[in-house]
Amino acid sequence: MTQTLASRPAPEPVDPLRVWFRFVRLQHRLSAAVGAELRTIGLSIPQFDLLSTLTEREGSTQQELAERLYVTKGNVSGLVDRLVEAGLVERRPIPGDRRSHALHLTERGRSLAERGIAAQRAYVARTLGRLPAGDVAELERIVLAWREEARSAAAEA
Amino acid sequence: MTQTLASRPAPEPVDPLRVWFRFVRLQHRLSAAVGAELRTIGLSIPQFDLLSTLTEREGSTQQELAERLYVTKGNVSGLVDRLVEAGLVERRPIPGDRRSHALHLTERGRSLAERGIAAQRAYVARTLGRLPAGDVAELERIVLAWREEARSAAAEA
DNA sequence: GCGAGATGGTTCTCATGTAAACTATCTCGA
DNA sequence: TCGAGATAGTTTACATGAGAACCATCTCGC
Repeated sequence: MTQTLASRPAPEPVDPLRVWFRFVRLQHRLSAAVGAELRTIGLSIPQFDLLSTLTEREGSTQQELAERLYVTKGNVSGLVDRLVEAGLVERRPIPGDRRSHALHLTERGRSLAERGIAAQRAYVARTLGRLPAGDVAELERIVLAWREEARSAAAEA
Repeated sequence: MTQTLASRPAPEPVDPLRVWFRFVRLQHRLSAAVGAELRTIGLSIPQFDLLSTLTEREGSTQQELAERLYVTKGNVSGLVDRLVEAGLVERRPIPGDRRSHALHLTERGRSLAERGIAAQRAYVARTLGRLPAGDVAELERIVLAWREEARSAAAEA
């Protein structure tokens, strides 16, 4: 700090930790809001995440879904159990590999997933989507930069 | 879209939904990293959140903590049970109100909380803190703007 | 073609989260 | 002062998450 003139209005100092807290709380709030939307169609967030991933990757195995969703395969196991129970997903045998199953959406599963995707898209559109396009692009850029720093930090350790 | 000249390189269109996904995944990744740091001192994220809140609000009731942490009071009940069990927190009676307790950190609880705060601050400093200060300020600005849109959306509904 | 290690799933235990029912206590107006 | 409603906490039921132990099956080098 070589600033010696105290006469101009002090710019608010930026504390990364404070920004981190805001970031986390916002994510918490937004997830709760999206979760509330999804609940109206009978889905939880993890269930919806799994179904919507399946719409783009029909026939995935549980292991693939676990990697995609960043959760353990044990977790996916129970999640799929409940979705099968609810009639939204099917486990189909894979010829030539008796260890794994191909997961497929049922008619109802696909329909619910699509309604969920629409609800999610609508929520994002009427919150983030109302910011100036430049801000959204800027947010993406900063998020990607932050991610890179996180990767570097993880690599160092 | 009144743009008629197709000759210049198309700017990457910004899809708010894609930015939302990046945002959520980044938060997931960062929380996992902070959680790993905290685990080395024997705390989970929720435990740490509760302890660090207590360092600033010694004597809070469980209800107050629940509001502050955005979780249910039932959840805080079990969390405090485990922290008391671990010798990090005490429930003290409040004269004049036999329904509630004032929560206080024990010596060990305060010490652990402070180590956790330092670890968290260090992690944020070596990821977000390495971005240009302008980016951090910009991120905060956009996060606050997004939060306002989320509030408006919630109010409309 | 066999056996060691890799891979896919399930299951266990435990922590955390919600929602809702329940108990104890407090507050306040008639 | 009494009793209805508010408030603080606990408890129960259940979903979700991690991590680790465990089985079945598959792959690959020899």
